[in-house]
Amino acid sequence: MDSGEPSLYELIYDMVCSIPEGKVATYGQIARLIGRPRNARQVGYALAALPEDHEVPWQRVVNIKGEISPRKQAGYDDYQRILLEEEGVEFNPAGRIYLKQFLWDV
DNA sequence: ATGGAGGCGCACA
DNA sequence: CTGTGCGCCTCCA
Repeated sequence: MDSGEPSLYELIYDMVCSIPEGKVATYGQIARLIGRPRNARQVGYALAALPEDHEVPWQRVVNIKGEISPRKQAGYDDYQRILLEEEGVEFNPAGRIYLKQFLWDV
């Protein structure tokens, strides 16, 4: 416990892993849940730094508008959408999720 | 220790 | 609803 403080990344990864299937969460929400409401940016940064062997459902993390953040690596953004659809998350014709219905209710 | 950068959020118009 | 500008904070070199 006090022998070592887990970095925000550790908290973020752990929190994202807690997102139930078929639900999505926003960066700000994750940041708030870990006690850092001002660190929404770090959440995105942490996900961007995710290793290849991660077990974090980063695909369930979207911005406050319910849209998938445009990543530098084209193709993954589309992959993210597919994963969510596989879980039962529905998308709007504009490519946005119905947060009101699929937002992780904590 | 300092500087730069980042998959954001919010207020305004 | 959308776009723009600014700020919060941490991490890496």
